[in-house]
Amino acid sequence: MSNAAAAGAQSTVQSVDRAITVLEVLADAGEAGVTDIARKLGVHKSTAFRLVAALEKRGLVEQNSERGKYRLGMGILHLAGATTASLDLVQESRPLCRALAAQTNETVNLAILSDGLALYLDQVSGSSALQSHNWVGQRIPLHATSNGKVLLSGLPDSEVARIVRRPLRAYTAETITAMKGLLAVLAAVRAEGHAVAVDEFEVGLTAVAAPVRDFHGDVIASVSVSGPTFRLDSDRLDGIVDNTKRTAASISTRLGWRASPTAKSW
Amino acid sequence: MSNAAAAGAQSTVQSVDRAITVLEVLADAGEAGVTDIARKLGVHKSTAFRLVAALEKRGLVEQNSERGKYRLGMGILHLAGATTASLDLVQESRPLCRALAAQTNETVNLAILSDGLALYLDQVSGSSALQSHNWVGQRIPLHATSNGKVLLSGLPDSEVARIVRRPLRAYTAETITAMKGLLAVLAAVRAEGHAVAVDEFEVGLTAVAAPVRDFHGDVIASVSVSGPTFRLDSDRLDGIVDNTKRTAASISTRLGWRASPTAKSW
DNA sequence: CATTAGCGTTGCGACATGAGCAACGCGGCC
DNA sequence: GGCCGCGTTGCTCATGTCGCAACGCTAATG
Repeated sequence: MSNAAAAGAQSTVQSVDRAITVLEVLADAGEAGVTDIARKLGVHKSTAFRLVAALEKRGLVEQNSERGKYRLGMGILHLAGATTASLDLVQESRPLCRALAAQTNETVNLAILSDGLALYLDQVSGSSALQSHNWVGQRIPLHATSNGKVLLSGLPDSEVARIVRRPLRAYTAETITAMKGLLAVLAAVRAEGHAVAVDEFEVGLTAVAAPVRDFHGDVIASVSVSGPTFRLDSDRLDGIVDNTKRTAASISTRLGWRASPTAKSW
Repeated sequence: MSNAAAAGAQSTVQSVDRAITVLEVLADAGEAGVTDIARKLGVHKSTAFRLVAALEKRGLVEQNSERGKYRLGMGILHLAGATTASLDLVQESRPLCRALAAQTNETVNLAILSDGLALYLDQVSGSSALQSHNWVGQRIPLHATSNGKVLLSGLPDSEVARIVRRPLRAYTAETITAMKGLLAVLAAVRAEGHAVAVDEFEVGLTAVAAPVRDFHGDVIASVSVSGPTFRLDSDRLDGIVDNTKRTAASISTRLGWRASPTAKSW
């Protein structure tokens, strides 16, 4: 039929494929009605409804009121928790991140590169233990964050130019918006072994990040410490940079970097 | 068959339902092979394979090696990011807090930990005319309030000792001022699942609080019911404790917390 | 070193299953 | 009141999906 929407690959199980599309539509739109979803899927209203109903029954989507729009549900969070729990990276780094958070009293994040954005995998809060917002699962731009710059620093310039989403949006007056400037900063990050972002993504937010490397030496993740700019003044910053770099190096070691390649293989 | 009440069991898209089961199996086991999954689903090996393949194509599951076991993938985290963006703590808890306020006719507060203090995020007043002042945005000590004790109960003792602001100031004659005593009370809070504070912060003010947990099971917030001590006598207190715990559990569920497998008492 | 056993993977035919249609109840909006 | 759009639900047909059996492969076993 008109299944040519996703040109190329043939779907293995049509219903499942469509159901996943429903989830992605909801992730993108925040919330949507059955009719909207059906339109975006290119299927009949009732088909979309049954898909949504199946997802809702298992808690992957929820509807706002008795008869209302749908949105992603808590079941997704169950799965997300299990996902990070099964990732070696998160498991190995968590105790070290916790220690870093305790030492600095600030929030520690672990991020990886994903589809031209930084994806936060884990977060440990500092003394202000429970932040109002949890970034895990969130994806943020690469050019405006310390984590993003570290992740980019592991790639050659040509690759950087390829994957960074353009134009480089200015989130604040401090945001780097020129590709040339970004590449210059990345060179510095490679040389220094860490990145800093002050008020670049959000005014009043400062972050420091350092690279996590796998046994090949490739940058696979980034560890950051972030907090209010007024609290991370230049006096503290040096110490935090050192701490962050040390933590990132320790995680890298755990992952087999510059160590015995005995990594727990499958 | 036309009965809508019992229709919950049916009206599902079989493939989607099975695919979700696959995800849950993987969430539970961490990783599993096609044969394992097929056994747990009670379907044929090839069926399980196709479901997994469909999920893999969209990034919801990944396989370890070229020919190996499967695990949950990064796609789940993308979805989770969108979920948390639309799942705001205050917004999710508000209707439940309102219901709690209506049932108890007392003031309901929602608080989180912030820099060694309890920060009030939301407040719903009971219908009682005697409205205490608005606490939203206020930050109050952890050791002298029911909310504070609940928030602390989610942390290990070492962490508690680290973040609580000392000395433990005595606001009233009932205030806990010894760290040892505080830790003992927190142990009780963890066991009971709720905290009570009578005249500890202010003479004549009684409050009951219960923990709100995220999908990891971590305590991220606290819900409290508070009012004049004379109105919250021991007769009413038990019922209010139950109500508060129930509300906190409901909010937790909305945030993706899976209720403990042990049977509930009520 | 040959053999076995178990894994993930694939072509195929039969049939259960999910798609589309049309109609219903309901709410908001001319 | 009448209209339009929403989410929801029987019904029927053919379509997409399942179970079977067989394959290539790896790794333990004799």
